[in-house]
Amino acid sequence: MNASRYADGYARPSLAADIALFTVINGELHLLLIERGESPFKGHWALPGGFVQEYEPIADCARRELGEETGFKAALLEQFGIFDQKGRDPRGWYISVAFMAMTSEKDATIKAGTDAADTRWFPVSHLPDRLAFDHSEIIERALEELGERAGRFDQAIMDPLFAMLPEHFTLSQLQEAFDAIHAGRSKEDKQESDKRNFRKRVLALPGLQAIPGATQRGKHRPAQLYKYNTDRSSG
Amino acid sequence: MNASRYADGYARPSLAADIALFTVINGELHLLLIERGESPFKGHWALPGGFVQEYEPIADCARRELGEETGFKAALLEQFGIFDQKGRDPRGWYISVAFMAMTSEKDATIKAGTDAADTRWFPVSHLPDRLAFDHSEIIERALEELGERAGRFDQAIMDPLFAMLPEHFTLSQLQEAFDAIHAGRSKEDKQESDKRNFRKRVLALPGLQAIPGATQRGKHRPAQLYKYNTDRSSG
DNA sequence: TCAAAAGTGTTAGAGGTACACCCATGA
DNA sequence: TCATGGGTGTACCTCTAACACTTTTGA
Repeated sequence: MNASRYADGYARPSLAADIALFTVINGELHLLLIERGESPFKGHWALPGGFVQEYEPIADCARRELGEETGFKAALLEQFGIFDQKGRDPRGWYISVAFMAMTSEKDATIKAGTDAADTRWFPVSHLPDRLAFDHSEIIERALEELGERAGRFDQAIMDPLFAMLPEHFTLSQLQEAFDAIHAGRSKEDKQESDKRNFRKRVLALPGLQAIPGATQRGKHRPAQLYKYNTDRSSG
Repeated sequence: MNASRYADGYARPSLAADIALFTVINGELHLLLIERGESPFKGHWALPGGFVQEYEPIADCARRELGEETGFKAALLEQFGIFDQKGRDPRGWYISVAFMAMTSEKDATIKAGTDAADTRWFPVSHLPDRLAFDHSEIIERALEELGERAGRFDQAIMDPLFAMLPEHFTLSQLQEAFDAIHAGRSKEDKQESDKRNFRKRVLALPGLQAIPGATQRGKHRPAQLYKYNTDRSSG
């Protein structure tokens, strides 16, 4: 199609970064999608993303596009695949490098970007039916990756996980967020992790500290509040 | 430089696949390099690789280029990184997707490709000083990846590892090959894995079978010969 | 007094790691 | 008989997973 061909005989693909941005809302894992305002796939939901600029490292591109299109800054940005199947984009030879990212709901000043008609968080258990391009496939891979990393308390997961919670939080809140990520499924059929084992593991993390005397009250026994120091050197 | 710019305002990078192809020779890990016959970096050693063709999946490109340039078919081909730092290629905006692969020495019908002046196996402990482009960096990453996968008996490592050995082999030969890969260092300072533990793990693999009555003699106690069935369904 | 969530230890099994001696052969 | 590599088993430690009851509060 409109791929370039040069004197040297080599064609060049269009190269984009697409980002699966996750957060936890009400104990359920959510994914950010934008509604495309332009062809192709106008009116379909798609992952945020965009084309790489000349000489721009692709990871920088992902971070930039995420900011431009949605206003979010990612607390984690990990490349997990290259999507290059022929026919994935009707415009021609378009290759996409996929990233996953997490953010805190409270940073959520969603803005409609230039080519987005709407931007919205979807629970991953109820994503729209028809997504643009091969984005269903990308999302599936992203969920696998996320669940796998969560299972091993990957640093790249834990940091943004803490960032998603209030500054002071209870261990139950932390576990709820973790379970949402780990299962990547609906609230209903998610498999809960063992409370005692979870606490054992998480309390062994450097940076997690109880706040003496601080508790959160409710119609039950008060819960100890904790905070997390991203700055590992202070631990 | 000569990157393309279109009516849509987006530039397109040149996209290549580079392959770090490994084998074990005399118990030492070797890497295949080609001497560049053309500018840039004429006369420097480089990883085999080449540009992706229109609509060609990048993994197919890697396999194709490896065959064209060196005559090898890879028994493993795993993508492990994208190299896109500005300035990595003096010709302009060139991005490279890096793969690692392993092959059996006995498939080694090295041929000089069109743009290669020479092709040669180098022990990874004695690579040439000045490599083309950012290939030193790519190789470093490839070695890390290789060692990590070997450490967990990754299927993608074990299959080609067996392919590198004669059809019938002793467990010592297998361990020697494994150690070479795992350490990725010179024969001298490599850390040997424990013989008994190695045998325990490796004998637990499906597909590895002792050949009754077959032994390899030498100036020592005869060694039991084994074979490996890649076809897992027969196990 | 009841409902709701907080908090708390122990045990069994699996897997990994460390470790040393005898065996069969050829020279 | 010696040098060479082949072959073998056990013990400890760590990590993981399974599992149930008491406590404190608000309604």
